[in-house]
Amino acid sequence: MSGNQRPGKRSETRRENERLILEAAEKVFAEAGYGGATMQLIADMAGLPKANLHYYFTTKEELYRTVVARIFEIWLHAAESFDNAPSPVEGIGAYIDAKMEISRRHPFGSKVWASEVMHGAPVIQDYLETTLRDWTDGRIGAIQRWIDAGLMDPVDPRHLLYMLWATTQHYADFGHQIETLNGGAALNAAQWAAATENVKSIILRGIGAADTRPDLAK
Amino acid sequence: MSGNQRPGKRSETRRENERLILEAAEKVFAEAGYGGATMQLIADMAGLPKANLHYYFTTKEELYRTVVARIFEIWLHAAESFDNAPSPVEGIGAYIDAKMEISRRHPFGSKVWASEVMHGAPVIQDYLETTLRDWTDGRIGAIQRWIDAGLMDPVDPRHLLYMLWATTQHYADFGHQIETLNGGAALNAAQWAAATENVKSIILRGIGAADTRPDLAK
DNA sequence: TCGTTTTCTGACCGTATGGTCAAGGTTGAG
DNA sequence: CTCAACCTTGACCATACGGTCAGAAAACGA
Repeated sequence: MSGNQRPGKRSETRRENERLILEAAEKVFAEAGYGGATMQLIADMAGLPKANLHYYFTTKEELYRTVVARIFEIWLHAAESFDNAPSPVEGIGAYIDAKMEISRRHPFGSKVWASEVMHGAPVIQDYLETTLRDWTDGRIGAIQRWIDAGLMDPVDPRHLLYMLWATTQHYADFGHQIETLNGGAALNAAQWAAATENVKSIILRGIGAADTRPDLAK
Repeated sequence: MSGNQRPGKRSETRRENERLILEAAEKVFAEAGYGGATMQLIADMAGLPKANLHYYFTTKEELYRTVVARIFEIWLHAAESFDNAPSPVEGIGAYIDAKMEISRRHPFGSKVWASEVMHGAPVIQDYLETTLRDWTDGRIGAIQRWIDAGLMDPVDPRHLLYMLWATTQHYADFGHQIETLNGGAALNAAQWAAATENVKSIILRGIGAADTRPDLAK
């Protein structure tokens, strides 16, 4: 893991600085929006001079595009949970688990994505029309096959997907509201688990894929 | 309804201009975010000179606060659907209907609200901590009573509320994404009805409040 | 008609922002 | 050691933004 073929300080520095900048940028874009974010704010949060940001990312828009692209990668990766699942309980259940985990661990990224879409997707419109549409069509096919096999009720697969996105991403995008209603404290591990179970339970039962009634184990 | 005590051109003009400005502001704030919105943009969209905006609303922030407050009013009004319902099917069903209708008719307002919350609710934090918290606690009590009466499964009322908000508001906040996946066209009346029925069907069945399986009537 | 209040608006101002640049520092291969 | 490639950064610039203001215009009550 160490020693041989040492990374070289050059590329090492570059990697590290890009990481610092992207991390800071994700947070600032999420909290202030694209228009409200300033390069100075991102620079301060990254602990670098503003001019240094422009060395690694020529323009604010390029930095933003990079941030959004990274999020989309994580998104797509989680989608794999859906594949090769024999039944909706496993496939959709795993997908909900994965997306809730993302909402918990990448709340800033989720907000940046939401903001981007809400503002008409000026930067990622092509992603929506190609990658996302293809992915969606594929999953719709999978769900339809489950329906045809009698493994779940005949719901509209497309709207089911929207519901999965909405319910899971809500915990990131509206995290502040949830936190406020939780007495000002962020959800703890147990509360996250309860939220996940709740989403899974209601949706899986709602589509007729699970007969288990929620038990009262608290 | 007409004639007597005529409005007077003064106050009439004021009302009309405030309406124009607030309408334009809601749209611009929704599409560009608070930071990305400019008074000039709002002025152009309202068809008024920029200086005129500052005559009716002293600062950008005051204009923004007014926009957000109006949205919150609509929100609370819809909440009345919840009250005086004898069962979850009627109460929650009506609430979903009302919130879907709001998503359809006030997509900009919904986006402004989402944006505001995502950015940490700098302007409406007090609303969250007072009005919204009280309202939420009240509804949680109502749901708990339904559970105790055996009218639905023992799900966590709080997370059920989050799910209702998430699923319904998703159709406004992520409307652009949905539109793109719909082949670039906005949902038509039938599609909105289908979406609403889908949300109601899955959630009501998911909480054990309805036994009706979705029929195949298309 | 006159005087007062309200509405309108072009021109203007200070500031903050995204972006540039030139000069200097650091690294590492030959 | 040398030199080229890479990295760092304070100072600077043009622009765009929120907000101001003085004075014109319109709307009223008497």
